[in-house]
Amino acid sequence: MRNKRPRNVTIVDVARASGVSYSTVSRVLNGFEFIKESTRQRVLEAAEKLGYVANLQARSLAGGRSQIIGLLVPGLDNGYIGEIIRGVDVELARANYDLMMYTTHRSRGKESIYVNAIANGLSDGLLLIVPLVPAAYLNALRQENFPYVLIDQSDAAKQSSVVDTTNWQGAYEATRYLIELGHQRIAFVTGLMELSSASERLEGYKAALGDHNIPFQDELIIEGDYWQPEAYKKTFAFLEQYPAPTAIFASNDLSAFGVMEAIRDHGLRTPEDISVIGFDDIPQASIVYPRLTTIRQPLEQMGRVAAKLLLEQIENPEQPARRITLATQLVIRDSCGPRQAKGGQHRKTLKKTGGSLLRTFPAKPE
Amino acid sequence: MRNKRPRNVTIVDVARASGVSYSTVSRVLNGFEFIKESTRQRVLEAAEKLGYVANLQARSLAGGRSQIIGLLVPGLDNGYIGEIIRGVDVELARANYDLMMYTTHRSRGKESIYVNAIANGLSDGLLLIVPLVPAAYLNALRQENFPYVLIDQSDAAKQSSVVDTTNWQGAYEATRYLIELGHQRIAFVTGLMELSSASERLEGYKAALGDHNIPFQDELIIEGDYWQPEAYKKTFAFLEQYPAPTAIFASNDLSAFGVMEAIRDHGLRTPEDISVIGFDDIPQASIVYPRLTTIRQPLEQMGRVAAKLLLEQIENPEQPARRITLATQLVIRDSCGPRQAKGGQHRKTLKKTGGSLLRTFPAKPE
DNA sequence: ATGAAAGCGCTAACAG
DNA sequence: CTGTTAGCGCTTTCAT
Repeated sequence: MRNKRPRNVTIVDVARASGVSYSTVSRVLNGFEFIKESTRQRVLEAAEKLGYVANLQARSLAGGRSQIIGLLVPGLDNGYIGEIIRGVDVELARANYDLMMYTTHRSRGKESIYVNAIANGLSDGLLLIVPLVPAAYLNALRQENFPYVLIDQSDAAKQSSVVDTTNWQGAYEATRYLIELGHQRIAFVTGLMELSSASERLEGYKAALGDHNIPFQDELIIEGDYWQPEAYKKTFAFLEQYPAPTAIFASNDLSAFGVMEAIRDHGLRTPEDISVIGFDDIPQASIVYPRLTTIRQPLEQMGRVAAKLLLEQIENPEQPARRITLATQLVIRDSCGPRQAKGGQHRKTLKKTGGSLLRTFPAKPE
Repeated sequence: MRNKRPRNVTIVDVARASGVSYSTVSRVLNGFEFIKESTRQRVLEAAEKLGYVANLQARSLAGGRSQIIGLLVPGLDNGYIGEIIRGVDVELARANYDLMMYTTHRSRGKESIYVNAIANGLSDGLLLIVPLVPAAYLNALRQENFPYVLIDQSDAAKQSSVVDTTNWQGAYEATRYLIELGHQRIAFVTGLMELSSASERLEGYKAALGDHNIPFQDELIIEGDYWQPEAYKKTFAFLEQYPAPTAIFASNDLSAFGVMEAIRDHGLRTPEDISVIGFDDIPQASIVYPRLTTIRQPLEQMGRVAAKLLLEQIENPEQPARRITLATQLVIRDSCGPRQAKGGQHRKTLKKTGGSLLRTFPAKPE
């Protein structure tokens, strides 16, 4: 077996080298209070000299912490998760935690999930990014009182710690922005409607229309799934069938790309003929041409906040579930223009981090 | 401590339930040969009924496998790593391995790396994606005879298993493609020159020029680092200073985006004024406008192959290091045109998976 | 074919 | 303050 590799230096070696019992070493290493300063020094030195590294498995087996956080993600292929993970990573690194990644699309069934995470007890806590069917295992997690945080997806039972963003308000703002540019016929590409973010965004869109006395039209709702190909297909079909809208609000940036593609393939231009606005502000949003005007979610920050929240929860298991909602903001780039634009006169790109309009808007009704 | 959570069902419970000793259970669970079929069944049933799940830490502590692969990545923010990881993930899932991710940019020093991975013995093997300074720890890994595979970065000592692509040939092909379109003055944006891929691509470019009797000009070499901002900055400066080339070959797609941006900000057009070709074919390449013509690296496949290779190595530690080089291919989209194009008449987009030209080219000199 | 027993490296009472 | 002693759950000899 692989264990035949040269024996690593253990707590026992350190104990021997520093002339104390190995439980003392353990105490020192764990920052126990009542240790004579001199022994502490001796132990620390020995550990350093021997190049001692804790064996996490043993530690965790023995009831300590594994210093590992499990991260459940659907996949890495949407430019969105990646940003969140960056934030998670930053915060975890700071607290000296490592990351165990579980991708969901491979799931051998709902069990596998909490089984992996809890049953084998490897991780001290779990971060769930956009879980599709959390209900299946949330109960299990809660029963075990296992620390976890949901990112960008709310728990119907409202009993989980959640980090999300102002989806409703963001969508409201996006829609209002388009309206203020003079648009009236504004199509809306939905996200995957099973996700809470998708319905919240749809509601925000509807609310903004309503507040500006624009009747909601069902025909203007294009059913997407948060992925580019679907948005492309559906939008293309839409443009064949109905008179073109002057603006399209896509529920996320990926969909917005699909929309722009469909517009282009229809011989139309963005933003001259049809304005397009997205949601998320993934890195690609400022790469595409024209640069995408969108509602920014502070992805990296979401990751950081979620990680911090989880760490707190691990530290203090009694702490009640919290929900932290971060603000979105409108980032104006080049993909939207006034309704009757004669071309080319759309707004100037704003600096990535600066280009936000912060305005008031009605509170989301509960 | 968190250990106070309800005791999980262990091998002992299963033993009790099936009326055998727990070492027998262990044997059954590990697919040991000499077990009476009837007991095997009994054990399996009991395990199933009780919902037994192996505790990986204990198993691994006791000398077994942890079923965890460590993945060392620089970060997730380039659209490139993500694709590779997808491939890794697929293969690992198949073999029932989990993924432990270490991001390098946070590195607390070179030690931390192999320390994390080996010293604490959590993982059964290590996948290193584009490590920047592998020399620092490769020795340690080799000495421990610890299974690892390098992805997209070669080992100067040539003693590691590595999975990479035909960088030289890819660059050669890209350059030749531009030459065949009539370009003569072709600028080249380098990658981060510490990486083997970067120098291989530069060499490929030079070779193609040479073979077509185009003198190599130092002034046409723009020093990049594989990142968009740098490419933008340097290209912009280049365009200020020198007469514009008719084509630019960027060492990776991200840089190509920067190049296109610089071209645009100079009031020029791609591909009408300047053709641009990239390398990698990251997902964004087909999203940008104009769609980027590029050399595709089979990223996902690289991940899969690397994972498989690693698994083999874990299975059979004696197996010598192998190097697997996957083929790149030219993917023609819209960012390149003939030299004197009068605009608009660039080539048609090819389907993503179909648009490749497979042609012969001289073998890379050793 | 299967049981008994010795750890793997560490934490956490329990005694001094 | 520090040493002693149980385990944590599992793999692996060594017997039988």
